[in-house]
Amino acid sequence: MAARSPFKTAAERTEERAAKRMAVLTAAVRMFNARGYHQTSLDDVAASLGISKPTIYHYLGNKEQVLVECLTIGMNQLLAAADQARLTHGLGLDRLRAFLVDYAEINMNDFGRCNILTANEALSPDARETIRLRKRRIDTALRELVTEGIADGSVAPCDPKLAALTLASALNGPSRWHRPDGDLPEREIALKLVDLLTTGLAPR
Amino acid sequence: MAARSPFKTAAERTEERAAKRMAVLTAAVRMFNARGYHQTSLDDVAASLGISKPTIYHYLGNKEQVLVECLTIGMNQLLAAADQARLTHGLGLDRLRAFLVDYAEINMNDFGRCNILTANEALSPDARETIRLRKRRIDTALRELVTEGIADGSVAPCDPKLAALTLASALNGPSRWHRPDGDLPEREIALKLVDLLTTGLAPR
DNA sequence: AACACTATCTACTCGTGAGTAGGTATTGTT
DNA sequence: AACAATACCTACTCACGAGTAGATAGTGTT
Repeated sequence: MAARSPFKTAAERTEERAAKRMAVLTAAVRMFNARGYHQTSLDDVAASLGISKPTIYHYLGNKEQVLVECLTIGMNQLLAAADQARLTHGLGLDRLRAFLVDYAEINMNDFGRCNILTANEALSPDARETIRLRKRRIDTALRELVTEGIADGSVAPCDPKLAALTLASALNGPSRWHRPDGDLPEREIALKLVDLLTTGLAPR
Repeated sequence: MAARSPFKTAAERTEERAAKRMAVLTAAVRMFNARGYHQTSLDDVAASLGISKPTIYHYLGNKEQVLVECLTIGMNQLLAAADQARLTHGLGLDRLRAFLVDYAEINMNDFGRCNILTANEALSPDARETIRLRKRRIDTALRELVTEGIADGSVAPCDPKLAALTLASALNGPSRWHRPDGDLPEREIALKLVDLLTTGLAPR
């Protein structure tokens, strides 16, 4: 391989900056998930990266912004999954299931988990509202998928609001109990969960 | 009515003490649920009762103990519900459903909600372990009910562990979104939820 | 060579809130 | 009357952690 020059172009430098910022977010979200937002000081996060706290402030405004960024990354993944599900061909139930499986899977990754594990009381009213709006978009997408499924008869008639809330809650579970070193891959767990919710407890 | 003597018997005094202690717990759990454990100072709790912080320390050892007591009250309600469900006559599915409905309903009251809303990272390792053990007892009871249902054919064959976790997660949802002033009574919500989980999304 | 900008540090400030010391008033006990 | 216990207070201490001031070293720019 060619020896890399130590002199970076402007593009490389902004890219490197973005990478460092992202490294801070990743380190932070892992600690938030493992120990809780309030139990994690930015000194802790900095130490885990071998840097000092002010360096974090060089990349991110304050502790809350660190959290908000993490939450946003996770929510954007969910939003993208919803968009993709909408494009899926098939019956309403198929599209709904496609979204649910992705939803469960995302909730097992670092940024997805953070959205489940961190209660929004941790946030300032301002940030809380921003997050709330984005969560609402996800909920709306889910409700629409349920409604469409009912419309084409592939989903049993039910209250879409209650169904969406219940499905979401059920799929949030793994964020709490799943350990990534487990035997079953995330996607398998997600599929099993969605199967259970689709067919229900009673035998058919 | 007879004029009450201001002089209390020993029994009355210990009873009154217990009532005051309970009042502290109730005030605390409401604030914990509304604003989060870490966002609630014992000064706040004391102020809401018109007393001072040291008075709380007169009834309870420290802030963590306040929380642990609240959590325990909620978990004991769940344990009692499990015991009652076991005594119910009928098929496994009926007993399971009886428990699930109670479970959902308890999770909508103050002490039940606290168990869902307060992550256990807030606790010291010691307290965490105590709580964990009790939670495990609840989970075990739930799994057993599922297993019994599968055994008598009233519940579709599935992994009892995954099913128990998923059911619990789904029924934890209302702790987050239910507002007590809503139109639907708690029991109705609980029943609808359990119906949805019993029959599943797909039409029958 | 002079200047500016970026990345990083050490060493602070300062608010908050848990928990305590030590007091007072009231009631019960000997 | 003297003592003890209970319930409650005001006024602290003290640790922790978010956020900042200000220095330094390197790198790029004119």
